[in-house]
Amino acid sequence: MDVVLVRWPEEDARLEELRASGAPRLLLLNGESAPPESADCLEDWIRLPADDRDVRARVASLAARAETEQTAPEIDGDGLLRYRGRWVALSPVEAALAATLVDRFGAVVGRDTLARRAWPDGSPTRNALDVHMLRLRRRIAPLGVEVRTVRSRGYLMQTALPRVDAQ
Amino acid sequence: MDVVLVRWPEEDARLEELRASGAPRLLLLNGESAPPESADCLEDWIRLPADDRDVRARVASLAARAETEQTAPEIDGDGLLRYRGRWVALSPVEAALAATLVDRFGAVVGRDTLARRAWPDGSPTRNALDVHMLRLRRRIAPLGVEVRTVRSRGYLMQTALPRVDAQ
DNA sequence: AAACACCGTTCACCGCGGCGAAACAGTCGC
DNA sequence: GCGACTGTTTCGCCGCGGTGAACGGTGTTT
Repeated sequence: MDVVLVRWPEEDARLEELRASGAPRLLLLNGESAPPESADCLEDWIRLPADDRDVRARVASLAARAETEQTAPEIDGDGLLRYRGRWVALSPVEAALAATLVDRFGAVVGRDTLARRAWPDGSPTRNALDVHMLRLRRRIAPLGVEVRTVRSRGYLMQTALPRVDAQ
Repeated sequence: MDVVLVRWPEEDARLEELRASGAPRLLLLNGESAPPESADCLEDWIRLPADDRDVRARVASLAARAETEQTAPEIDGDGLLRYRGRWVALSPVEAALAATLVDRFGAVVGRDTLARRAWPDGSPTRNALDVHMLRLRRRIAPLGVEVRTVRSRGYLMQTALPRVDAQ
């Protein structure tokens, strides 16, 4: 993922968005501004004027951290979905669905595949899958993970990104 | 945890030790040295000469990160649960339960496991565990440690964090 | 264009069971 | 005897899984 450069404190509003979306970001401090306080590993800052090498080094470091942290979520054996140091507990059915989606993180998984994994002995109603998807979506939203629908194809799990139109 | 200041590249050997031990560290770059490459969230660097505020800001940030790291509490032979310099006394049953949870800090421990450890000769009522959990929770809360329930799976001990889900 | 079938979202509801919490009682140690 | 520790009962909330239904968007058929 690309590292975003933010002038600070000028672009404070933009910084808030970036923090919320979890994008790695480098703050370019203007003049005498006090450095920001943040324990977020995906945020760094440097005071201008700065050596170009130093900026590149910090960008590279942030990118490397983002690389290791922004991979797929994990489901442990106890039905916990973990992502970026946080977790939520999933119910058994939700865990089965989430596990299937995590296995193919970023790719579409068909409804039949999901249904077979969640209900090996035949699924209940057609609607059951939808309802459980709804519940799963709501549960994992706070982690910054989302499930998108691909009409007539299935569902796809990805990291929640700021809305992009034309999808 | 204290942040260690390291002159770099002079104290290279010392840096290796610190990296291995996982201590948070701030590298003080001398003159024209190239910045080090590291994706470690507990390592940062600053080029000298630097503003004192900037050094303090980076130290504070590293300390905050180290603080948020999930370090397990310890339980000594006398039933004292120690965490970040503070402690509370636990009753024998609570100590047994806490020890089990501390062993697998951050992971789910099943009710049966807990019960076997607390009552090797067969547990009393099913409910006894719940009650002791309740008491344990209240006792360790002041330390910033919490026990979360994972429904139908067990309990999980972790550092008290801002809640992320709504169970 | 209107009618239609299909697909997906969301809500309300039910039965079940796990768990929380208070209140009470028995036991032990100082 | 007092307080801490432990165990039991009881009550009730709420999470979970499943179902039906209302609603809306989309593509197809007539």
